[in-house]
Amino acid sequence: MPLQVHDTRRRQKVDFSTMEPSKVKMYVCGVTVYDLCHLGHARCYIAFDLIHRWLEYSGYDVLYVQNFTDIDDKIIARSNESGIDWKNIVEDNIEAYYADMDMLNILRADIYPRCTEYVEEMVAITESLIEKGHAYIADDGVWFHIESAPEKYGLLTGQNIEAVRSGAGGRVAESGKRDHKDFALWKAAKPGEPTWESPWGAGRPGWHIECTAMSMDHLGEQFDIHGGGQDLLFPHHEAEIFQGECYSGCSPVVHHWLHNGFVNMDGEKMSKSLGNFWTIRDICEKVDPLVLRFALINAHYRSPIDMNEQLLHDAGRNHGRLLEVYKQALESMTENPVPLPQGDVSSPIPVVKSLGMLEKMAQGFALAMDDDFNSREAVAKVLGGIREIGKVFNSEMEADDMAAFANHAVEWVEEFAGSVLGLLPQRDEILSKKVDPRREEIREQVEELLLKRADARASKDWPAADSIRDQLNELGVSVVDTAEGPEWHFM
RNA sequence: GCACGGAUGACAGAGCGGCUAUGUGCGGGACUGCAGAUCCUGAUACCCGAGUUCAAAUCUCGGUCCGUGCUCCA
Repeated sequence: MPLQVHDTRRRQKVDFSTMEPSKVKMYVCGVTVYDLCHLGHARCYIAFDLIHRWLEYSGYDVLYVQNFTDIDDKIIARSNESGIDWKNIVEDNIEAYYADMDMLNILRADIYPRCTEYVEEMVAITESLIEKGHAYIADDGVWFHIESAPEKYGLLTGQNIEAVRSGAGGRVAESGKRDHKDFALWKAAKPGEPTWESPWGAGRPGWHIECTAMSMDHLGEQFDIHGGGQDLLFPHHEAEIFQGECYSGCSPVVHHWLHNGFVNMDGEKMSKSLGNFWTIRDICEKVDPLVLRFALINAHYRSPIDMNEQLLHDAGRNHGRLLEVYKQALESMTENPVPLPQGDVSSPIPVVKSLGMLEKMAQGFALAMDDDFNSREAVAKVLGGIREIGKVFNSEMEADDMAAFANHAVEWVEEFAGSVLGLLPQRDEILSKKVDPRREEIREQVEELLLKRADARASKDWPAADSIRDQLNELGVSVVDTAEGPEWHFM
């Protein structure tokens, strides 16, 4: 089964093909660096990280370009409000961006172009568009003229130009554009703004031309994947189609348009005015970043996702179970594993059956990911595999076989949950159970209480045992009795 | 108004012509002094109407309801 992806332009799943065999050229619209990243950004870049990882896993050599928009109205506004130089705002937020993405275990793109470094290219494209009659010069800049290529209108959103045309009248506000549908390629300088030189005087580029210039510079006039959030469909990506196709003469410039869905909060659209606006940092103070990642890939990338307590709770549990089994496997590994039998789901021997189940889950995982990156289904397969592995660990087995199985389990988990889904921390992080200073602080006290509780339990003095547990709870510690004795951790 | 996408069990959310999705929650059982964790196991479903088919949650047509976009936004 070949990889299928949903192409927004064709509005259906299509067989994925690349221009060059086994090479993928992918561009994803990056952030405007005027502030910290929020949950919506996390979702978008995790979605494309997963796509990136799966393509690499499938044997493609991926050239991944993701830009920074480092000049625009909001950055200028932020600078004016705060008195901080816009360049500092940009640098700070780019640094924060990398930190946040690293925290979420998002692999780096190959190139992070910043649009201010491509002004020359943007000017060249704009000049060419003017020559070709697709753009015109006005007092306040250069505008792309939509009516010069009406057949390209609504290619992504399906909006009909006739309808817009009829209702449009002559409303063009106080700008130099001839038609309200036209969009800016170049904005003439306004007082107090950073500017660049151009044949049309000082000014700065329009938003849409940036992505066209940067994607073409790095990926050529045609490339395989262009991604971004669904909110970029209109007008940004449609503008890119106008610019790119009219400039290059290629149609399509982008072979596959991929768009991720929104993040809602408790059923409502996330927005600053509703006060339900979360930055990645806010939420990672409450939950482990990998749990957030789990929650966000536990939905198909095109579906809207509703962020709420239960989603995070579910994610936390499942992620915890994954790590627990992974840890158990790591601890049981051996240097010299004995050979394991061939897996077979119909075998009556548990370990043989489980090995077969793992193979089956792996196949299901691949099918799911090949089906337009269905990470939800893929996660279900990983959880299924985890359950099989857990079963084997709980069964009676020869020590050698168990150790060899553990090696196999580690490999399986690292392959799917680790390298593809990006849900695992480093091995040593799991094994060395990071020494928590808080834990060390109260360790003696807790252990003393646990000893007392053990005595109470031995003499079946349940009220005393429970009152000690209450005391521990007051310290913020919860106790769980296991086969190996009581364990404690912070609540 | 125009455009796009949805409606699946208590909840979240896959499947998209025949085969247990999955997870949380809930019921029963094992293990536990209790609780928790873990394991086994059970119940509950495909918006409405018509059609196509041996067979439809899955395809077609018609309804109803919901979300999103048409202004900066991942």
